[in-house]
Amino acid sequence: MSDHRPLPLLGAPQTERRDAARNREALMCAAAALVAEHGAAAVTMDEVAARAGVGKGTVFRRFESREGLMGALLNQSETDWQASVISGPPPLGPGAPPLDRLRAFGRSRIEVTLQHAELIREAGRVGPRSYAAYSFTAMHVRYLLAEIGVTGDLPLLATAILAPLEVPILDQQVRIEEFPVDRVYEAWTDLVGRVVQR
Amino acid sequence: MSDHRPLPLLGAPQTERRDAARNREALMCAAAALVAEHGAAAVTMDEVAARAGVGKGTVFRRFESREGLMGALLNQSETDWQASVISGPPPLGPGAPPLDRLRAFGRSRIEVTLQHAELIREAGRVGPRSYAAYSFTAMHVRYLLAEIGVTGDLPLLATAILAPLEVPILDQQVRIEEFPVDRVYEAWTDLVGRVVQR
DNA sequence: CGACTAAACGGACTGCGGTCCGCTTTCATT
DNA sequence: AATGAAAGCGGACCGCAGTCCGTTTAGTCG
Repeated sequence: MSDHRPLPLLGAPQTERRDAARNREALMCAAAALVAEHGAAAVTMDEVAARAGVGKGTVFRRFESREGLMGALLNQSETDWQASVISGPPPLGPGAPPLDRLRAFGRSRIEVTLQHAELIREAGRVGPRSYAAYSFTAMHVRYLLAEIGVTGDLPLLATAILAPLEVPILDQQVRIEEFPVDRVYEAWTDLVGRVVQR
Repeated sequence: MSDHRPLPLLGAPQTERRDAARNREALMCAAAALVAEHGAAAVTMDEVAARAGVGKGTVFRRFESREGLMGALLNQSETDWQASVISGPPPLGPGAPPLDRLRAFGRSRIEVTLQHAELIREAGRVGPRSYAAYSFTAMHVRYLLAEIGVTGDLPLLATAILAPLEVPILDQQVRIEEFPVDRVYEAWTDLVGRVVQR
């Protein structure tokens, strides 16, 4: 009756077998290298598997899908960025007045999104990753709006402020219509100003 | 030296051969039926071809790609909608004050987007179709903002107002977070109010 | 009406994402 | 060190989007 499963302990990261960890590492490296060489869109799962020296099935067990793999790649930089928002130097990090932080957030987000645009597109709307990223930015903006003293439907207002920073829209404006990034940022700042009523 | 090409005449729709026209028709019907039956995501190009009684190559010659086919399907309803914006009854059509028209536009766009969400997603960012749709709405909103007397970077302001009406965002809010459509619409109206400073 | 050509056709073929299942490795236990 | 079983592995296999090219057909001109 009494089963002796190790009782996961929550802090211990779910003990991954040694070979599994090694392969995950190798796969991430191989994928990153291939993305750097040929662009994310041109990377195939077979290539990644071959380059990492593992079978194709292994890639899919580790990362679920092509989108999952791209998402994992993306997460590396995304996590760093989140850290600099949470605890980096102001005005992006804490310490500056909330409206300044919000402006810095927008600027930084535009740059980071454009820089990883291809990867983000390839990662698609893969469940957990994208949702985590979404909910982090949404929460942060909501918090800043509250700090500023904005009243109204904050969750939806935050979404409205974030929407023009999504890849398809930024791509359209910057890469297709060739608006300068500075102008896009100015316009976003203007939008924020109107929303917070200043 | 003098070649007697018929000089396309621009009004005559590029004379499509009779059989080609017949097949295009059959393919659109077949595709629409399959979408209605199994949902857009589940429709395969082979099925469409078989149902229309033509070869697969024909489907791709007519519609370029899967996304192109979905885009063509979408265009049918999109065109009707555009007509009702341009020349339908107020407040969506002309005749009402511009701010009322803008509000009606938002409401209508939310509904139409949610209704065709699957098709829109399947149609992806297929060049001409999506771009045409995008530029129609952008132009219309820009026009209404100007009528209202809004000052600022109108092209980008228009984009900012349209961004929260895109499928991924609406989907997230309505289908995942389960906000009622009315609340989403209220929040969008509030956003518009802040942008036009009222 | 017959001949000619450009357009259209169709289905075999390719490449990729994703699955499946029999075999191998790790590691806890004794 | 031996052993047992769960976790991991790999590559053959499948379905689908998209291409290619030899064959057929619509429309035109003498």
